[in-house]
Amino acid sequence: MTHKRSRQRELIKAFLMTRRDHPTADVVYSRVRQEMPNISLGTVYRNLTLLSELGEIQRLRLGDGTDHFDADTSPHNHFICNHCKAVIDLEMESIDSIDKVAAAGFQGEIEGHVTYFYGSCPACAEHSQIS
Amino acid sequence: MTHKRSRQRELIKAFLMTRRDHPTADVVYSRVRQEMPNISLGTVYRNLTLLSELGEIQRLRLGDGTDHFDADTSPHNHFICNHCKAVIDLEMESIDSIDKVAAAGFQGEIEGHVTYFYGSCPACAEHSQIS
DNA sequence: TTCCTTGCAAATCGTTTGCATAATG
DNA sequence: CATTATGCAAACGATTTGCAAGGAA
Repeated sequence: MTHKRSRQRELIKAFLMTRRDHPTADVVYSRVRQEMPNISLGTVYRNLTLLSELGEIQRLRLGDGTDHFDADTSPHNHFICNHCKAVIDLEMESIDSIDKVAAAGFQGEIEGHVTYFYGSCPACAEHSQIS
Repeated sequence: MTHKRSRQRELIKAFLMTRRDHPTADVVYSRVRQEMPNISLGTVYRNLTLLSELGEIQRLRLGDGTDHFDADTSPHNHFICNHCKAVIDLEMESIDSIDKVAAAGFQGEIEGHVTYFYGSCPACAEHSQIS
């Protein structure tokens, strides 16, 4: 389980840390490729998987078919725009208490939850204004 | 967008209504195939997609790589066992109020959310007892 | 007859993996 | 030197789709 550093892994993480929009592996690939043209998609996937296993980044399975990655590993919730599909960080009060609500009357053990909010992002909500 | 009835679609929905365990397309396929050996996987997928678009069934994207289907379209939450991967319906109080929590301070519009709870199901929790 | 639906197979898409080579400690 | 990481391409699993033939209205 020991690992050696590699320039590609460092580039991938560095790039991810500059982004707030939770890019997909493909986006990471095409961008990192600008600095290192020979990097392969497989390497990008391997490192994204490794980094998320190490807890250095977060893998988001939004259910839209492609995984998204987030270098912000602090606990926070996400919002997905129904129109433009943008993934946005939400700054909100903790809702971890829903675990207790779920646990009430349940025979097993609730250890956690995953929640995604949907709707119109600021930009798309603005455009659909009929004011 | 008008549609005609078909024996295969009816079989698929009927089967789904007998299940509480949120089967995958593959499970639906192998089971329905017992009654109609010539049915194809493509037809199963087409109908599952159509039925969920019509709102007659629910498609669950649990993020485990395969979609699950649920004939129970009433609002309810799901639990996924970290050990045996079973998908279980939760009977719990509504947590829809988390939408308001998310909306506070958010410039866009929150229209809804999707939540999945994780942990140990009753059976797996039992087995790991060290009592 | 019209046109929706099927079965079949090929095609997609995102992601993973085997292998020989290159880079790291 | 012992190993881990890489590039490349092939392999994968789930789902979709094109097409000619079958079935419902």
